[in-house]
Amino acid sequence: MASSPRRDPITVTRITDAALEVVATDGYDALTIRRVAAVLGTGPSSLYAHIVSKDDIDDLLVGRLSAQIVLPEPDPATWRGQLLDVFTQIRDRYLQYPGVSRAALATVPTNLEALRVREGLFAILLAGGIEPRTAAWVLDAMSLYVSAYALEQSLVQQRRKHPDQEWVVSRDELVRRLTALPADTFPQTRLHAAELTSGTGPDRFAFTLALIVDNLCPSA
Amino acid sequence: MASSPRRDPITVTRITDAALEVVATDGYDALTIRRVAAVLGTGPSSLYAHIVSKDDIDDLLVGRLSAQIVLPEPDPATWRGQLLDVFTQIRDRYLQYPGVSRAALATVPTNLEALRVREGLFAILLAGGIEPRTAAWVLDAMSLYVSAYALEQSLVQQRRKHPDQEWVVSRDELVRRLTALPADTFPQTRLHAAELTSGTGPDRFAFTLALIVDNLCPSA
DNA sequence: CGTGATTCACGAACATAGTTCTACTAAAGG
DNA sequence: CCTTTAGTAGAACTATGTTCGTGAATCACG
Repeated sequence: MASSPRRDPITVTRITDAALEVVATDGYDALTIRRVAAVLGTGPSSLYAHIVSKDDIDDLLVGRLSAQIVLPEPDPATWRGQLLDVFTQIRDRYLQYPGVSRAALATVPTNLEALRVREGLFAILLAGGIEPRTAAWVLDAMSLYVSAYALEQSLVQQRRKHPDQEWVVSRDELVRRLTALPADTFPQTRLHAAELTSGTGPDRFAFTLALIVDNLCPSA
Repeated sequence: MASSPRRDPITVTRITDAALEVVATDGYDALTIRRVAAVLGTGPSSLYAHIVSKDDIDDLLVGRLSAQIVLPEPDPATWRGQLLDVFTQIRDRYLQYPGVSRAALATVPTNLEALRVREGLFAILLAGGIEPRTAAWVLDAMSLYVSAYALEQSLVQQRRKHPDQEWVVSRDELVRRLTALPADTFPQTRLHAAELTSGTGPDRFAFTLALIVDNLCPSA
């Protein structure tokens, strides 16, 4: 209400805040220029003095989220746990802002904050005695998986909110559908339908990351 | 089956053909209802007698691509190689149609052909002596990674075609940028810039899949 | 204190997207 | 031959990213 000269100047920070608010509330799909502008109480064209295109917002979101990640001091004794912890932080940020991992998948990590996280993860792997080239490749692989995982999870969550279809299938229903498949072409699926649908999201997340990390043996 | 009831009746098959043609030519981003309709020589509304929404096209694409995957007879002796081979097929299909892996990430695998591929992969893992629950989880993890990998690769390729930005950075340029980072906050990145940018796409792909597969030990 | 220049906000408008409405046309059925 | 029905297609509606032109508020400088 401060009827100051320039009431509330639009800044990149405020745009990022508004964008995050939109994503947190209605998901990444609802992130439109007009929506962000509406949160800021203005029109769509007002943003283009601060961003060059909508893709810039992706960078802003990735930067903001990356800035929230706390990196531990690399410890050769507990490096596997440290790795899992940081990636879990990233996952939780992604899940908190449904669909935002698409922004992470869409932009090259040119953002400084994103590079900071990468440096931190890289340092943990190196402290664990992993060879630099292996560490680099593993890093990309795990980052890719975490983004894809978060994306898939957010899509599942999104379907829960769209009750027009019966996509909100329970696990029992899913098992029933799998066992209803033709027996001649889907023998294993029918037989192990329970296992195929088992496990919660976090369970599978931890499982996969452990699967990768446990295969890394310090070569030093 | 009348030979020529209507001149060129629009069918789901023809829609799928046209959609694949568009994606192969100009990528998944260029896949619009109007574009597909134009390929079929008609207007956008004509498609809606055969599809309920644009999302249906995703299912059609995934189905068609899945149908092209050839599944081997599960062999307990070479199951790791078989697994790698099938996933390589999937990757190549994804890369052939840039960005189409987004369709795979966006839709629940309710498609029958996609389920066929899943059954085949699952059978390979079971033949390898992997426990059903582990096999199911690994399957999802690897599928997720392959989709994300293909998506990232297609985005990189896409940037090569947009020469308005200098995104077409060579590896040397990339190394130079990484070593230009502040030394105090990015010591490891600067030191191992070469390793961070090393490896071609296929190299990293094979590396990651091997990383996962090699950690699986038959428990039988 | 005044004045010019510059920055920046904002409404309107343009192009393109998915989707719907409605009229039309051509093949079946009696 | 007429009726019915299903598929086709053009126009239009809404929503999106983006651009243009206008006007106002701020700062530099006399």
